[in-house]
Amino acid sequence: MMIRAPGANPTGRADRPKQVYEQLRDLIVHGRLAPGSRLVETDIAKRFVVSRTPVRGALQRLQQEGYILDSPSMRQSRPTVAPLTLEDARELFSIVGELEGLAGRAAAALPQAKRSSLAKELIAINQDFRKAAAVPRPNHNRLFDLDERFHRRYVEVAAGPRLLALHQAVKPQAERYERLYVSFLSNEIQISAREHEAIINAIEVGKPTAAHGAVQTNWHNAAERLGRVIKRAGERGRW
Amino acid sequence: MMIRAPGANPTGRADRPKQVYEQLRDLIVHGRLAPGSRLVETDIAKRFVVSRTPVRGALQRLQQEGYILDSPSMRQSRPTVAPLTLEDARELFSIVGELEGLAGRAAAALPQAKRSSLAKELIAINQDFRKAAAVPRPNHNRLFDLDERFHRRYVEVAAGPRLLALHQAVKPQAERYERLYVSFLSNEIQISAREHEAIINAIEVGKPTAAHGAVQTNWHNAAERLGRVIKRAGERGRW
DNA sequence: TACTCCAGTTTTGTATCCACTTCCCAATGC
DNA sequence: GCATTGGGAAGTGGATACAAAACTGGAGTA
Repeated sequence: MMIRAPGANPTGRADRPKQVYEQLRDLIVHGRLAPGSRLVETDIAKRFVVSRTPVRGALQRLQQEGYILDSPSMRQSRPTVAPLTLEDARELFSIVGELEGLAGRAAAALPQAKRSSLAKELIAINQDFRKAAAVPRPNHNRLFDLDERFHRRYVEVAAGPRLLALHQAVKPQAERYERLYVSFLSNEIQISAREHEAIINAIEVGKPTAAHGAVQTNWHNAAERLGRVIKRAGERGRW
Repeated sequence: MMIRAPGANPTGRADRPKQVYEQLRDLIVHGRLAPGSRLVETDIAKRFVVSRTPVRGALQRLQQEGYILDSPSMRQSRPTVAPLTLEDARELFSIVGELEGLAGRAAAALPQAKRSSLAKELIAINQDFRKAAAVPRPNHNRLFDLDERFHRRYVEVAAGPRLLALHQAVKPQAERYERLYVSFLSNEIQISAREHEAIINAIEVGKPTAAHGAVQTNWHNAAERLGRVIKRAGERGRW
């Protein structure tokens, strides 16, 4: 009897919209697709060697998540890469702070055993984070990655399916700003690490409200710090 | 000079995916498409007299927003209408509470003039709400509509584009539960109206934190009240 | 010179076709 | 009698063909 793996497509022909989506998203996040760029279905299709059908799906998703937008002014209703502005960053960070705050609150309301194992994990990540920031020329990718892992961890553990999905859709958009941020502010990372400790502590001792507040504070301050960078560097369409 | 309305399509040939999306969403929200129902592209296409292409777009959007989900056991990956559960309601309400809380906070941070005109509007809506609930056999649709308008108003005024978009995507899902709720709990509407007053007051006097808290309280309590209804009525796949 | 109008080209939106997967059911063999 | 398997049916995902709309540039005119 021949077994045809039921749903497991090792890498063969997984759903292409998702692949296109992920690659486009990475291009946007890493700035290789500059803000304001127009996205043309046929070009993308050619580039990824697929037809327009899966591209359309990917674009729709990107648009719904806010990476691209149908230009606001009356003219040119073609999809363009969303711009990077201070105002947008503020709003985005406050939303992420609120969503993760919700997860932080839930994490602090978990049974004691789970809380303490989670806290242990978070401490380990945060220490790596601290160490990575302490070396002479910090690796920005690594710093970003550790910060991201820190936040993701407690969300994964504590959030329900809806919050998780929302977080996964919204949070990566902050990456566009965070990458900018981390490359300019690696000296302020220590402050961020201290804020992380406040989060860990609130979770560990089981204070939901404090955890919520600590998460929000972290994101609020991040927005402030980022604001200084943007002011200094100017809001640029491309970097 | 002849002006050819640039993007404004009065009603002519609006995008069909959106129409299909809205109609399907209404069917789901009003329970005419029972939770668990399988949605078949070809059937829908026939029903709305369009081809499968726009239907596909609509389904994709519905799935992304959480109205439908791919059935878990690698069946034919056919999308089904999301079920209604108490746990889901709790999570959903807490998310909406958090998002609207953010908007409430922003509303309370507006300049005084805007705050007071907003407060005036909200008071008017809330009084209609109260009155509509006070009559012998309240009109459920009207009650729902007024509550919805109340919340939407301060979000529209105070939220930025991102928060607004998120709210519009998430909030309507609560409608599935709220319609159930309002038809069973019209006698508790007065309590809800009082909670609304706390929100209005916090916005009027400009206390962002209090506004945030008042909004969250309203949603938290709504989830509690809804929980009692569901417990009493049983979690039903269809109603 | 600036503005309008028009035609060509680009790009999106819709319909249809094809391939592949999954599902259901019935016939068959143990 | 029951499990297995094979074949058709149903359905989705991808590609392509076609139509409609929008942007482009340029030519003509006030």
